[in-house]
Amino acid sequence: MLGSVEVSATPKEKFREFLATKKMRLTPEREIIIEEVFSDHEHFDAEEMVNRLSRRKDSKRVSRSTVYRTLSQLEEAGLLRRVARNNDREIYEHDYGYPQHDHLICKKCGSLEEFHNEQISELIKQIAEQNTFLLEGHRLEVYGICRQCLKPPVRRHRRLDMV
Amino acid sequence: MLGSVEVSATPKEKFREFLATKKMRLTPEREIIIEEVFSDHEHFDAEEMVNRLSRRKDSKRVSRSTVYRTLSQLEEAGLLRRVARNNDREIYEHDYGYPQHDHLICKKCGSLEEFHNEQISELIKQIAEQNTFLLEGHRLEVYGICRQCLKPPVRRHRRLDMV
DNA sequence: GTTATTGCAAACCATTTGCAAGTGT
DNA sequence: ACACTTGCAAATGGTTTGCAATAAC
Repeated sequence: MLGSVEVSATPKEKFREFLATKKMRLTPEREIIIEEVFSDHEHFDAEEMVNRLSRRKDSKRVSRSTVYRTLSQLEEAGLLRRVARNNDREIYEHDYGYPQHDHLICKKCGSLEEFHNEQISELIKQIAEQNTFLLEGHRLEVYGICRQCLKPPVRRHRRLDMV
Repeated sequence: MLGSVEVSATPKEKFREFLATKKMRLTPEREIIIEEVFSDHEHFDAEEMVNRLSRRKDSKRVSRSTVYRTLSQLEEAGLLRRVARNNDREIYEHDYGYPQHDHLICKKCGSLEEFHNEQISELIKQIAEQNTFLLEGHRLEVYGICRQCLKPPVRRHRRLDMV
C-alpha cells in the first residue's frame, strides 16, 4: 500500500526524468522508440526493433544508429535490460513494472520462455553474501528443448489417411 | 565405485574419439591446442588462447583460424563450454572432469569467481520439468562487485606516513 | 589418390563512432 | 549562439569462411 505517486510513472515519464538528469532531451525519435519498445512485453533485439519501427505509420523513420543509442540509454535508465544472446544479437526486455525473472531458452527454435523462482533469487543472495560480493543482478539462462519442439512433427493428412 | 575405464580417459583421448566419429583427425595443431587448453583450469577466451599458443616453444605455430575451429570442436565434443562473455568475447572453460558450477562476475574488473550450489541445480531441474522442457544445461551469471574491488583503494605509503 | 586440414586473406555482421547538418531553446 | 541529436557512412572487432597449398591415410 505505498502511495501511488511513484507507481504511476509511465516508462516515458521515467525516461524523461532520466534524460533530464543528464541534460538530454526527449526527442521525437526517442519518444517513438520508447512507445514501440513498451507497446508489448515480448523480447526483442535491436534488428527487430528497427523493423518494427520502420513499419510504423509515423511520418518519420528512426535510423539504426539512433535505435542502438536509445536502447543503451533505456538500459542505463533501468527501463530495459539485456537478458540473453541469440543469433549473435543481444536480447532485450522490459525491466520496469515487471518482476525479475529468468529464461528457458530452446536450443532448437530459439524461443524464450519466462519463469520466476523466488528460492533461486534467495539462494543467489546468500551466495553473494558468503563471497563478500556486492550483488547487483543476475542472468540465468536454462538451455534445452521446449515443449513445442519436443512434440513429434505433425504428420500432414494423418487423419485423412485414416478415413 | 564405477570401473575406472571411463574415468581415466584424458581430454586428448576423449577428443580423439570424438574426432573419429566424425572422420576427422587428431592433427598436431589440434594436439597442441588441447594440451594448452587443459594445461590449467583458468577461464580463457579465443584471443588469450592464441597468445598462449604463440608463446609455446613448439616449433610450429597455430593459426588463429585453427584455434577458433578447434575451440568449437572441443565444445561439440563436450570438453569445453562457453560460460560467459567479457569484452565482447566468448569465455570458455573446461567441461570435463570438472563439476558443474556458475560464476560471480565483477562488473568493475571483469574477474570471474566460481561457485557451485546444488540447491540451485535442483530447482532448475524442477522448473524444467514443470515446463515440459528437456533440460540440457544452464548458465548462471551473477553480477556485482567483487571482494577485491570492494576494498577501499590502497593508499600508498600509509604506514610510512604514520611512522 | 583421395579426403581432411591448414593458414591466409577476405568476408561477415552486430554494434559503435566521427562528423556535418539539423533542431530546440 | 549554444548544446544536444540525428543520419549517414565508415570504422571496429570478434568470429567465420573460401580457397589454394599441404599433409595424413
